[in-house]
Formats: sequence, structure tokens, C-alpha cells
Amino acid sequence: MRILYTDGSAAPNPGPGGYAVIENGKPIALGGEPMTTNIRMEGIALGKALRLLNGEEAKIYTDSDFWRQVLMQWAPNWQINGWKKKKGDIKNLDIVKPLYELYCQSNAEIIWLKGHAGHEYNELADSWANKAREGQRIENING
Amino acid sequence: MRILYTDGSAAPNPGPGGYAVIENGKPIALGGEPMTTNIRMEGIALGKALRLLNGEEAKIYTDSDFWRQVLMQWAPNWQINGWKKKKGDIKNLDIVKPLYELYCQSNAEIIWLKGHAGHEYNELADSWANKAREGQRIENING
RNA sequence: AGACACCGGCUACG
DNA sequence: CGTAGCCGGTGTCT
Repeated sequence: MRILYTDGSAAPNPGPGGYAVIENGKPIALGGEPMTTNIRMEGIALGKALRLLNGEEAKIYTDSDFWRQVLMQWAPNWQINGWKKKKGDIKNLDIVKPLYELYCQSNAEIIWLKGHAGHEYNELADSWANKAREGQRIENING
Repeated sequence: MRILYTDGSAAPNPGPGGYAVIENGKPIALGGEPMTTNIRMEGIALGKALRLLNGEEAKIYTDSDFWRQVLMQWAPNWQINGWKKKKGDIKNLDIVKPLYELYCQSNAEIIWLKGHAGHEYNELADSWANKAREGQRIENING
């Protein structure tokens, strides 16, 4: 049973963003984008984690209750209703759809934990996501 | 020319509710009900304001576009058609009818302003409506 | 089927 | 204080 921690950030929000996937206290995936949102980076981190797992049994810890609810509650309904919700449009569908598909094929459990509440590995993921974002900012500045 | 601000709220909705009428930065009417809706409380606030004006020339600011449209567009038609609309019943008729009558006899102009957009006196009305609702909740708990 | 407004709740990011 | 996202409700209109 593998245990992964994911986190994403954007500063300012929206703005340059980064994400990290942590396993055994070390980053196994890092990345960033020059212009994104906190929500998108958290989702991309989860997608990266699911891809790395490739079907293996696992627990993934995230501080994004939003994405946990997308995968476990809302997406099933959205799919049935043709990817529509009652009010307005579903945002970030380009991430939602493939992520939900990955989740359905996975043996992973998505577990929410409160951010900045002293969870060691979550803080670590946060820290690495920030580093990845800073790297992104530098790339951005350099061109 | 008197300038009044009204607001109403319910938390949860439906649930205990409160309303406030503000003039010169101070509440001139407050009230609450143990079980109501946000729409009803906004309407009751307007009714209270019109009664307090007693025909004096005034502007009344509300963030309920719904009630502004009731008074300025829909109610005239509803009255002509015997207080019926094409589909379904008119809700909250117990508030709509006397409110429309008060409005017709008044010299007040109803003006909509966007809620939670930094309008100082509207925020004040919101704040007092919440206090009135909390008082209502306490009364509710006590008895 | 669309549109509008308001009320309430939750999480994260900054 | 702001941003990004979601859920539920009351109500009307075309």
C-alpha cells in the first residue's frame, strides 16, 4: 500500500503556480505553470499522483476538499447529466474529465486533511510545491 | 428627502431570519422571525420602511432586485390579472399585496444596489439584519 | 430550456 | 482584505 501526499499553490492567485507529489518524505513529481490557479494546481498534482501509481493500491492525502468532493461526489452526477451543473458552467473541465477517468481506473483512496494543521508530510508537500512555483517564476522571468 | 437602507437575511435559508431599516447610519427598525426565508425578510424590511415614511418623499436602497421588480414591474400586472400569473401561484402573497399597496401610496423610490459590493450603508443594514436574526435565534432557543 | 438577483454553507490559495 | 471553486435554498422572468 503506497502512501502519497499532494499539494498545489499559486501566488498570487491567479498567477504562477507549482505542485508536488510526495512519497516517503521525498518528492516523486514536481512541476509548475507560469499562469494558473490554486485549484488547477491541486488537481494537476492529484492527476500526476494517479498516473504514477498506475493502478497500484494507495492512499493519496490532499488538503483540497474541493477535489476530493469532485471525484467522490460531484463528477459521477456531472457525467450522468452530460457534464453540466445546475448553476453556470463546470470550471476546469479539461482537468476534471481526465482526472475522474484516472480515478475510476485506480485503486487509490483520496483522503482530505486540513491544511496548515501540522501534518508533517502535507507541510512537506506544500513546501515543495512552493519551490516548484518559485522555479516556475524564475523560468518565467528568464523567458 | 429621506434616504433609507433595508436588508433581510435567513440562516440557514429557510430558517431563523432578521431584517433592518437604516437611516443616517442608525437602525430605525429591527425585527426577526423564528422560521422564514431570505426573500420574505427582504420584503418585510421594505414594508417596514414604507410604513415609517408614511408618505414622505424618500429613496429606499435595497439589494433585492427581486422585490424592486415585484413593485415596479410585476405587481401591476398581477393586480390586473387578479393576482395570478401564468404558471403556478404567486408566492408570499401575504407580503406582496400589502407591500404593493403601501408602495402605491408612497412617494418613495426603490433603488437596487449590488450586495456585498462595499456600499457602506448597505453593509450596515446587512450587519444589523444579522444581529436581529441572532437575537431571534436566542429567543428561539430560550423559548 | 435559458436569464437574473439575493440568502446560506464548505475548502483551499494568497 | 482579495482570489478560485463547489454545494444547497428562495423567487421571478422569457
